[in-house]
Amino acid sequence: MQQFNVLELLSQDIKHTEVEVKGWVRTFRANRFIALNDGSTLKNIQCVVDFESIDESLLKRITTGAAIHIIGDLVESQGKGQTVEIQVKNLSILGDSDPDTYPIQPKKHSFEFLRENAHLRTRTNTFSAVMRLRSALSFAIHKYFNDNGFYYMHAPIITGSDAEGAGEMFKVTSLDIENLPKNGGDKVDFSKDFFGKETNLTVSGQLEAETYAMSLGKVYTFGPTFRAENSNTSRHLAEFWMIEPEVAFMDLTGNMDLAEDFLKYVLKYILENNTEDLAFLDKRLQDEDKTKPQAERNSMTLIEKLKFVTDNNFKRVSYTEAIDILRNSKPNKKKKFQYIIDEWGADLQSEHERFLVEKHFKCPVILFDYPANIKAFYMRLNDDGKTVRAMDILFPGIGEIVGGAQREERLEVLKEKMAAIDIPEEELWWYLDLRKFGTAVHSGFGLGFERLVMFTTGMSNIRDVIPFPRTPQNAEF
RNA sequence: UCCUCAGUAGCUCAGUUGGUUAGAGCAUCUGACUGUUAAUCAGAGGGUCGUUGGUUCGAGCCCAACCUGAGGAGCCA
Repeated sequence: MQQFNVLELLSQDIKHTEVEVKGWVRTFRANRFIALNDGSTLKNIQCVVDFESIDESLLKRITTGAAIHIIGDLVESQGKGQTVEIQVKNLSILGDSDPDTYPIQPKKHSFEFLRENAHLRTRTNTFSAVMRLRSALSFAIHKYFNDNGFYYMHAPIITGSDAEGAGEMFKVTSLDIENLPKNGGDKVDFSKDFFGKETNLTVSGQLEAETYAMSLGKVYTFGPTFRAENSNTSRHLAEFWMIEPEVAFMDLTGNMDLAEDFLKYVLKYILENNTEDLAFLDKRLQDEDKTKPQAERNSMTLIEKLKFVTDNNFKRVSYTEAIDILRNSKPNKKKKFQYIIDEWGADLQSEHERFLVEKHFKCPVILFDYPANIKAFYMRLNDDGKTVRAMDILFPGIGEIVGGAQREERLEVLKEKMAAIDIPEEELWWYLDLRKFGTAVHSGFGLGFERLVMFTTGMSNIRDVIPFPRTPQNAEF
């Protein structure tokens, strides 16, 4: 007798043999049919018990959520819903689940409710499918970079610089916050702190990744990042995972090529390798669509949307061209936009990105060559002196999924830009060293992993694609 | 942080212009049935209507503040 997981039981030709399986009860129907799931696949295996020969007290313990151990014969099913099933010969309860208090019922729950039960929500079809896809996406990302000669670099989580310029940071300290050492006046004396200086959780591994690109050539980071912004939206988290490739001797065009090739690869990987979970989420989304008014429904199914990205070239448009398109657009002329575009230099709002992606081009869009003053200090200044070699990739439904740039490799220009926004050179001495010793054109981008998971799974709230979401006022679990 | 909407049974929701004892489905429990597919049938239990205060003869419903959640905006990935 051999122990199998559900995936193996359903996919291998092992009929008429005695098998052993362990899992959790999803439903128990008619005192006879157990739908057993062990997470190996979306599907359940049906286990048929002969209730007349089983002790009634044991039968009562077969409840939704209970962990059980089954020994029986794998046979062809007499019913219609499945091809094989297990005729149970021996059943034991490994862990009871009190039906009175177990929150997950065999019915539709709201995502809000399941979020409050995040430790149990992966026992539902939707969340198990989402999290298996998240795992597969993560693997595909490593595979892509590995296959293409990139080295995986672990950027530090605790950072000593507060000049990464990507938003509010979480402070890291081992000081007694009830009794902070003071530096003469009211200022905290961080020289007494663990690191002897002020430290924070990283908001980006990019600057560190650049140092590795300038020695190992092609590198990427894939790790957690932290932003203490008080953002309350369905697209932001305080703790999220970011992928940041950084490549020496690559310009902005190469950067766009890389990002596009990369995105197409990982989506293709999921389309080819995760058909079952994807088909389930596709159907879930279609069912949800049916409950919505016609105007709010998706024009494409989830799978169609993914294929559309893998099969079409992203539209590449300069910021200047985009402004022209927006200025002459209907919603701009009819003053339907909340923010009217009238001159070059304006920052694009969500509504403008949405218009370009969803209405005008109807495909993923790469915007590049942004005005220097609305982008970060480290981006390569163009010869026109007013734009930088930055690029954002915009996806339908979720907006900005990638933000990247060719980095400013000229020491003097970089120093000037840092001075202009009051970043002291001492703060980033090591970053400036890269420009002193063997500087070269290099580029990279950042991709929010959860936004990619959202796009791939069709989930509309970012809190539902990460195991335990951290958002303002919420760090349960 | 700002704007909008919501909070009624374990879950998902209904609750009329303010009116007497707040309902349904699912879940749970009891019983029946037994090749079911979120099984079916009969019955039962289950509520401080988010919190506090106010208006009123009377508030689930009206008003105020606060709490929580969602959607949108800003910030961004």
